Amino acid sequence: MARKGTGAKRLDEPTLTAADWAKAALQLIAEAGLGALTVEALAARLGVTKGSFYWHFKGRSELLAAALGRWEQRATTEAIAGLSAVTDPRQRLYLMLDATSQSPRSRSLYAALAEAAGDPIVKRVLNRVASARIEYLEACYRELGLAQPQAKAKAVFVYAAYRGLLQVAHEAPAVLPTDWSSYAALVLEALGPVPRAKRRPGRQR
Amino acid sequence: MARKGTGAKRLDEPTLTAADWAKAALQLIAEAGLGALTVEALAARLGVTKGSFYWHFKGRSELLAAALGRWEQRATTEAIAGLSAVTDPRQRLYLMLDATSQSPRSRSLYAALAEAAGDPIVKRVLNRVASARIEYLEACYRELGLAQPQAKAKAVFVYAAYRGLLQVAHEAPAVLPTDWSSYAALVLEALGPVPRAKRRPGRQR
DNA sequence: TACGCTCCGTACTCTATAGTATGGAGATGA
DNA sequence: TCATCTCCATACTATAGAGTACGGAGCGTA
Repeated sequence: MARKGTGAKRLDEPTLTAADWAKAALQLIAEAGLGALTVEALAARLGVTKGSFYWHFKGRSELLAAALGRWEQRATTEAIAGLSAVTDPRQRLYLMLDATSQSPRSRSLYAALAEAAGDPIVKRVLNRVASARIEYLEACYRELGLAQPQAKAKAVFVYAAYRGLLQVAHEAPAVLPTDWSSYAALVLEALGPVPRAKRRPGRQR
Repeated sequence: MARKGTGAKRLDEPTLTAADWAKAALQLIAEAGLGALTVEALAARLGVTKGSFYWHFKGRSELLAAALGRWEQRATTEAIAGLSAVTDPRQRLYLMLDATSQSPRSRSLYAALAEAAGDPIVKRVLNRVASARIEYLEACYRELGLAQPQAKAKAVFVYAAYRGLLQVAHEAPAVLPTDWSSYAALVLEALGPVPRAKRRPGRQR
């Protein structure tokens, strides 16, 4: 209730933008799930009312599309760019798995969106994100000399293992507290870029 | 609209039971997701009205709990019993992964429930199911001589890979049509019960 | 045949939420 | 100063869905 009292407008905070609503929407989804994304709840969180919302957006769908557009950017382009700085594919994989281990105290956005995969808007975004990530993994394996079918199969496997761990951590965290380092070692051994033989000894970073 | 016309009762169909409602609920969830499980929709599907529902159940939550209880039975006890008939762990793993490949034309119940993991009732059931399955896998690996930490880590890995593939098949089926047999071979090689050395040559069924 | 029990239809209430209509306060430029 | 634009509050409507109240039709039983 920041500026509820029909007065004192623009004295404490600047006026909101559509981007502000989209950011807040992502935050709300991550914390409480897509089901909690209601116009009034979001407005209350921003200290305004619905009247503001419907000035910036035509409806809830438009807000969701805008918010997911922001997330998609972060989840694909930027994430892949960040990973590309790491040259060793093993190191990249370890980073992906490690990102899973440190469970964010607030529920992760990915998990929240996976729950809402029934929503057509969400489904399209998830499809694009998964495709981009798998294609990136496939390209990494091909760079290391694997043939196309093996590279693709391995990319799918890696992503499925990553995705599944994320899912298990979300829907049954109680079964996870195993020895994490030994788990990571196991995954690396199974999914390392070169399964057997001719691993170049040098340049292993 | 079987018996809508205020008459002709019990001429075409017997009266409904709570089990009938639970079965129909699972079917509806599998087809359209938990969000589609509304009392009126379910009643319409059974050819009756809400009046019938609230005679059998105190509310929607009670129905959901009953339906999930049925599913949990099928998903753990019966499924594990069916798998225990197969002696070779490799064969068992292949069966699990194969079950993923044949995508049911209708959306799978597991996928539908995973979407609704935010629901507290659903969450408890999913947790128990995942725990039971992972513990079963762990026991299998231990029977094959793996030590406890390795067996547990491998069990989690197997289940995560299985679960992730199921999830990817659901949220991004477009990226999957890779060579399935080579994929299965890759998974078996990575997750086979005995990674290196001393694999007993005989009794491989 | 009359009574009661089981199962269900009809018709309500209540709440949550999306969306609309309208005006008003502050800022801005002429 | 005044007109206008931007951003938002207030107050509505509309709809979906959960849950309730009550009656009624069949079926059994005495």
